[in-house]
Amino acid sequence: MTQAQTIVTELKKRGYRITPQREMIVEALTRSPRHVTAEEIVERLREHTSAVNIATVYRTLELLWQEGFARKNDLSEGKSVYATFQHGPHIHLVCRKCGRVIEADAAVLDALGKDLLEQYGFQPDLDHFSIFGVCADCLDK
Amino acid sequence: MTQAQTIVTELKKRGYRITPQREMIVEALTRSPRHVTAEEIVERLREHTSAVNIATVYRTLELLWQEGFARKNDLSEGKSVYATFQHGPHIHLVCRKCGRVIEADAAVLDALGKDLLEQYGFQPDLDHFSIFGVCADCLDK
DNA sequence: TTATCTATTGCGAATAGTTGCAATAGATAA
DNA sequence: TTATCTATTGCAACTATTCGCAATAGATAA
Ligand SMILES: [Mn+2]
Ligand SMILES: [Mn+2]
Ligand SMILES: [Zn+2]
Ligand SMILES: [Zn+2]
Repeated sequence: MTQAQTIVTELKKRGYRITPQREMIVEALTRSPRHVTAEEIVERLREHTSAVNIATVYRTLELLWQEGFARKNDLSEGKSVYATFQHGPHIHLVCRKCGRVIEADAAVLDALGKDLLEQYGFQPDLDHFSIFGVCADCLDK
Repeated sequence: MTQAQTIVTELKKRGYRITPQREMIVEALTRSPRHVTAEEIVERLREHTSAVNIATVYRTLELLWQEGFARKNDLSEGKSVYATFQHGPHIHLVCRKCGRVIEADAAVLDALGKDLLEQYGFQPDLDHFSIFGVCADCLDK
């Protein structure tokens, strides 16, 4: 069973309806090794199938995010990027001075994840995380 | 010297021009103990002075953020919120299921800050941070 | 003071993302 | 199969945020 099928099956189990639109969006998202924007998903679907409305794409991505099947990240590029689990885990260090994005090991967040769960009962999404700050180059100036 | 004056003076030192708009926006932001949206800043300025264009407010908030004088946060409320240092430090745990926002001690991030600096030379902005995940109540269900 | 240079502003248009609503179509049970 | 219920979709309108550009006005040096 592909990852897309796994997600779709689980969505149905949770009471959501399975529509061709949702199947296509999940398929496009899981197929992508990189982050994609909502607009990129629409473009990819247009290549092979009938178009899906951008509002539906946003709603589906939001659903996948809420249900824990997609990650949503702000990389300071003007639009949000989405990915599933075949991408990562890792974190993105985003420089607020120069915009550079450094990919870092998600292991630096292991202790934090444990602390938040123990102290606040909160289970954070840390396997594809963005942290803003200032990069080494910009610190030198 | 008020916090607003300190920020404005430092901006000038860094080569930025001091305009009445910037002074008013910094003033409004530092006066607010809570987070504010760009729209709220415009409203406050309208009460007492001549209006400042919303685009200028966004540009100034972006500048303050880039220069390290303001924090910008996504609390999943549909718009970004901004604050200066008189607010915090603390972090916000945002539940992606119910939207609840839990305020937590920023000390849980101390080790992370040190790690990122040592391992990547990256200085993260951690004193007013948002982390998405699932809250204790929603985990129970 | 005045002239010069150019960063900043306001405005309107553009882009990103959300929402209300009527039409459509999954899911379920008869 | 068919009928029923209502979740989901497409569309258009709307909100949030960004951007190009011409006009304005800080800063600096004469
Ligand atoms: Mn990534
Ligand atoms: Mn706060
Ligand atoms: Zn940088
Ligand atoms: Zn919750």
